[in-house]
Amino acid sequence: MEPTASRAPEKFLKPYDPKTVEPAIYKKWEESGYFNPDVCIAKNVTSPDAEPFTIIMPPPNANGSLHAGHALFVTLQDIMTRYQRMRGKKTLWLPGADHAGFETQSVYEKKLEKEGRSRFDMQPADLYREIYDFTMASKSFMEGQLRQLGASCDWSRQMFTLDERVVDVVYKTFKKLSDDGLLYRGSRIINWCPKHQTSLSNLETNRISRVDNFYYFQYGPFVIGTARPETKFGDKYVVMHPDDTRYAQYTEGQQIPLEWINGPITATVIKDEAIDMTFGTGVMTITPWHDQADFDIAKRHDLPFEQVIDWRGKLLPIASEFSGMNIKDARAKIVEKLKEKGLLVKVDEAYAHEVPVCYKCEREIEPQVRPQWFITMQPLAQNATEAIKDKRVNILTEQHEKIALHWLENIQDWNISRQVVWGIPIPAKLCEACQDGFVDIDDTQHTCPTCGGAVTKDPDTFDTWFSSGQWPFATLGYPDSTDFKTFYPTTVMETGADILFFWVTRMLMLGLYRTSDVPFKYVYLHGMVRDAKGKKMSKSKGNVISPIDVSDQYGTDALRMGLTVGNVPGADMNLDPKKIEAYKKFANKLWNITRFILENNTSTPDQPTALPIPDEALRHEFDALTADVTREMEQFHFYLAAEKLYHYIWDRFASEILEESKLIFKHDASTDSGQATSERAARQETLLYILRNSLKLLHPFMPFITEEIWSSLPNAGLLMVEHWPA
RNA sequence: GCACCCUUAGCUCAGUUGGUAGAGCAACUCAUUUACACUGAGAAGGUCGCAGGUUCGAGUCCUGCAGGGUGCACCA
Repeated sequence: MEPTASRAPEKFLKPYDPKTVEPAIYKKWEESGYFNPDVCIAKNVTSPDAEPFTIIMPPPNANGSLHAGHALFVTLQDIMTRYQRMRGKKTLWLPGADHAGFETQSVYEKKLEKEGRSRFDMQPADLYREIYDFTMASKSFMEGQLRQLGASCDWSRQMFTLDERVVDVVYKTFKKLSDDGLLYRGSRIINWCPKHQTSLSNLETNRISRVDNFYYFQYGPFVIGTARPETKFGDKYVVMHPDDTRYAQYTEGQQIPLEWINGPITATVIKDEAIDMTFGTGVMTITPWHDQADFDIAKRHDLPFEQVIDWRGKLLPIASEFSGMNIKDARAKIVEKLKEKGLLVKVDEAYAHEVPVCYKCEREIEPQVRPQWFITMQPLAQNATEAIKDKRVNILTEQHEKIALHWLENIQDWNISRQVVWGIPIPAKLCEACQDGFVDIDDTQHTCPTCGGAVTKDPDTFDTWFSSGQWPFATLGYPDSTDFKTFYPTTVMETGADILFFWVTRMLMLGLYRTSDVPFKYVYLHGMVRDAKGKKMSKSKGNVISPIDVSDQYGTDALRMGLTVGNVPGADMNLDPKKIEAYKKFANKLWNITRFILENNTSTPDQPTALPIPDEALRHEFDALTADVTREMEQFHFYLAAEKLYHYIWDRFASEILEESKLIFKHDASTDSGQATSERAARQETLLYILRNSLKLLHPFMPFITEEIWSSLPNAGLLMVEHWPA
């Protein structure tokens, strides 16, 4: 027997090359059908009465390519899916794609801008068609990228947020909310983006700090302060705190004639406790159409409303000579006029405050009053709060549980209508005479039930999160399908901590509302993927790391390990290409471990009587590792499980056990004693035992190389459906 | 203003219910036809933000403070 005679396949003589291996492996998996739990049952891989394990994939926005955050969720969810499948659970990972309403329309509008076009010059139907084609192309492109990242999701069950099944569920939820008195159409202050020409939810606005002028004007006997003189044309009510002794002489309802921007007016005194006596002069005039606080005061005192600024951010005829001017240009001119009239008292030039901006274009939000659909959230939020407190839903990161509860306790009504074409149309009719609307999901009502007048179809679409919020039960075919009965409530919701409010809490609320059950039992939130130095990735900074490029360069397995090890749930992580490179080396290490073991696997066909003596100590040590790794997996500590495997395989298995084994294999067969031969055979068995089981434990993390090595060992079948060592 | 998180080796971060601090990367010194240079060996590096408290014992629990970050909501 020649100890150096290689029994390792030719491929092991070269370094591991992920680029040629990975696509072929994915094809094998996909063709096997094992991503589908029904196939696993049919092929006897999973028992028909096995416990289900379900993850609904957060559907990526079908408007671009995958970013590092996508790679992270694919990695984490695929780790769980592959682990549970190997544990014998009836495992479903349901993929999807999101039309992502306003998000996608914004992306497309930018594209139009580059081409010198504008959506406002287009027929809505044409715009819809173009965005539809764009989205479908992006969608299929992204599906290819998800495959490259190794996602073992069941493509046969893939859903799109505009699929009929989803829209049907969304419409019924809308109807039910209406029937239950939780939906109303209200004229309230909304966040209006003058660029995008749509309302936005509070979550879709950001605040930026700014320093502006703060003006003090003489308003009859009062001095009022404002940062927005351009809104002041229609102000006829002057408000102060009822307890403010400085203004005790003025009484509620008192009429005061005074000179204002465009001539004499009569102001009315209002007393309201919302006034902060310490701010400015303690007196303000109100502009109910363009300010939430003013709106609330006006509602309390039943005061009239008047629009001053139009939907494009230009002044209306109420501004007389300033009419038609952009508010930004008008401000200085208005101040100038007030100054000429001797009404400007002083200017504070260092007024630091925060202004709300559109989270997409950063343009200043113009509060406007516009009739919109709102959901009364308190009752829904209360049920969600109880589910969290009762641990029917386990938010695995304690800090996010606190944040979620805090948000739910302070919830505000949700504006779910958007003035964008790209979305699910709101199934409602509007009556011009009544200035109201009503729900009509079957499109059967053609006159107003209140006044009998003519009605038109509501031109608005739903906030994309209203439909996304119903994703877990809508995708599973609520209420009657077998899938819904089998896989709902889902097991884990794994998604980004940044969409805790946008999505997770809303899924919880709407899931409880529609199905009377939680949509998921565990919530695993990951943080943001930052660059190597911890900076947020952005195109303008040029520090964006494309997971697809990283996968091309180092292999998907290395990328996945780099995204897993050291990534604590809920915390942001830094993605350093050097770290990925380290795991590429690890993949090669594993490759060479295999080569060594196969080269020395010349196990004694000429001595059939020599029984292998298992190396009990090594096996026990490995079994202890298995138990440890399994425990970490059960606790969602993937970062520890992966790290422990890495260290065992490199520092213990390769550096010590394999090195020590060289002494055993060195014996020349011609002079071997029987004992040496059986010792060698025993060691060979042990090494194979450790290798095979290491591959199993490592498979969820590094699925490609483990499957590839597995195929070179004397095994039948695919590693992805082997049983997890227990 | 309300809430949440963080502060541990040069850098990035782990550290499960309290039991005398760990990893990766970087840097340093060696080794060189080895399963693998996508390698190996070795050494170095920390009063765990500060101050109290609980405890036989605190990186870990409690209180306060300082610094950094995040979210939410107002401000005429």
